[in-house]
Amino acid sequence: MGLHLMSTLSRRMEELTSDTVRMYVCGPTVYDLIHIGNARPFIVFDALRRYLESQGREVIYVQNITDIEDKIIGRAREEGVPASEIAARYTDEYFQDLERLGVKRPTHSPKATEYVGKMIELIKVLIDKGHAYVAAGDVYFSVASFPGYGKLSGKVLEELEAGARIAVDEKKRDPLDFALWKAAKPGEPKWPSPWGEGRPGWHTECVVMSMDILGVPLDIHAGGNDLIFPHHENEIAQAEAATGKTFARIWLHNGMLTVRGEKMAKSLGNFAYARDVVAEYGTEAVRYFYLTRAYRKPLDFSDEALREAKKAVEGVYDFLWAAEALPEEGEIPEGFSAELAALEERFHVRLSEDFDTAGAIGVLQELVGAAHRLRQGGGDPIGARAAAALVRRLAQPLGLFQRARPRAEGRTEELIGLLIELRAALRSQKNFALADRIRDRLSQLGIELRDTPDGTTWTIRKGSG
RNA sequence: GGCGGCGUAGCCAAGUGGCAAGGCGAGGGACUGCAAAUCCCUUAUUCCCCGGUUCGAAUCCGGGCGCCGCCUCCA
Repeated sequence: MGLHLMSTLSRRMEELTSDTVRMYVCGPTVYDLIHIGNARPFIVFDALRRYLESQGREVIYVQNITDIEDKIIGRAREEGVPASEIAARYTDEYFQDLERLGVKRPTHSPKATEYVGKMIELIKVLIDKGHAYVAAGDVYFSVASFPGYGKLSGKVLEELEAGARIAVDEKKRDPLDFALWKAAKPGEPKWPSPWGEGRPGWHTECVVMSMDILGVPLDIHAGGNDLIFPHHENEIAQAEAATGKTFARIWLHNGMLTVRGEKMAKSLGNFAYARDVVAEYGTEAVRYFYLTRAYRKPLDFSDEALREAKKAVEGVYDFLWAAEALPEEGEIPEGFSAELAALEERFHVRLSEDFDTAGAIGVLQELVGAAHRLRQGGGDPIGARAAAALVRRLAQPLGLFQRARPRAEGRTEELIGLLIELRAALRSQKNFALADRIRDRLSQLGIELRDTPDGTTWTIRKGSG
């Protein structure tokens, strides 16, 4: 099935046709742990990547690590350690957080500091072509030299300048010009260059790394919608001014995570670290929370919303684990097979239209409901098992519903079985006081018993996984 | 001020021209020694407001109102 995505650049749906998808997602600046809002693009574009792979496409997924930047230098100063130490520490923490979030490692995670030489090459080209100029050790991109400037963000140069809140910098010819190379101030990390010692500007690294690893045009360039201007606008200007070719075909931008309607941001202090949220609610609740809202829309973070997501996830597991414990008996009614096929089709249709994960997850929930009704109507166990298998298969690219039922270790299972057996005997003798005591004590140990018409089953308490 | 987005049930949320998905919550019921869990059913005559186009609009067009993001580092 085809896939259409809403591109910020064209402001319309674009079909993604390539079998090999070259995809670039803006990564973190490693000066601190990522907050839960930062995790949104990582999760949704990871899901997109996996969905593309599930369609049999090859995805080359590149995500940069900005390991030289003002905030890193600032933090290093505060702690009195080299900037490289701060960057190394938070790069490591970032990879750990990706794992906690259930995000697959990018195919490539290039670091800015490893591309300084290639950035200098790009800057040289821009100077040669008249798109950049040197000013007292700095190099600036001349916005006026690139006619397409503003095409991504829909901004018009004159209006930007009229309302410019940008601090006037004497070195710039135009207040909108942005730094490609910054001269080093005393004590700052620095690299040699034809314009003196310094370091590259932030907007340059993504261009150089993406073009170096993926070539142009990229199939997909993605990131938060707060990067549309100026970051991505500036990337387009540099890349297209240098190469004369289209930089990226499809631009995807996720909406911001908000708290009581306001953007979550370190500077506002209204943030929670991603790892803390995962520790409290679990990886899947976090993924479910994100994937049940269209990636382009703003999404409000709250404990209530996360709790709700967690309950919804547990509900699906209740179904999966119960269905998978059923015997493989009977036949799937023809009508039910057709229903499953129709639901599968609807699931894919939802994803094919701008990767509507929320709609697709709604279909998964319908699948669960259909299986329940089948059982209720006296359908064979195999039907529910088929539905469960389908849920697992479809949810796999979303990174949801892949966990096996938690099992106790070693002899524990047999011992629990023994207690259940004893309790059943007590119940048949109407010794409910003792039977209830077994149930209560096991519950205290995190083992929940459920008396069903088919006998007693048990589970390790939810939420412990 | 410019550019962009959002407004659907108590809450969250999908749907973008043909009878309003789904989740959470709530109410009723089944099951049960009790409990918990689970399951079933119910829960928007209507999609912020006002006009228009259409046989038909939550969906398209025009005009309002409200909220948010970007325009400075930001996922």
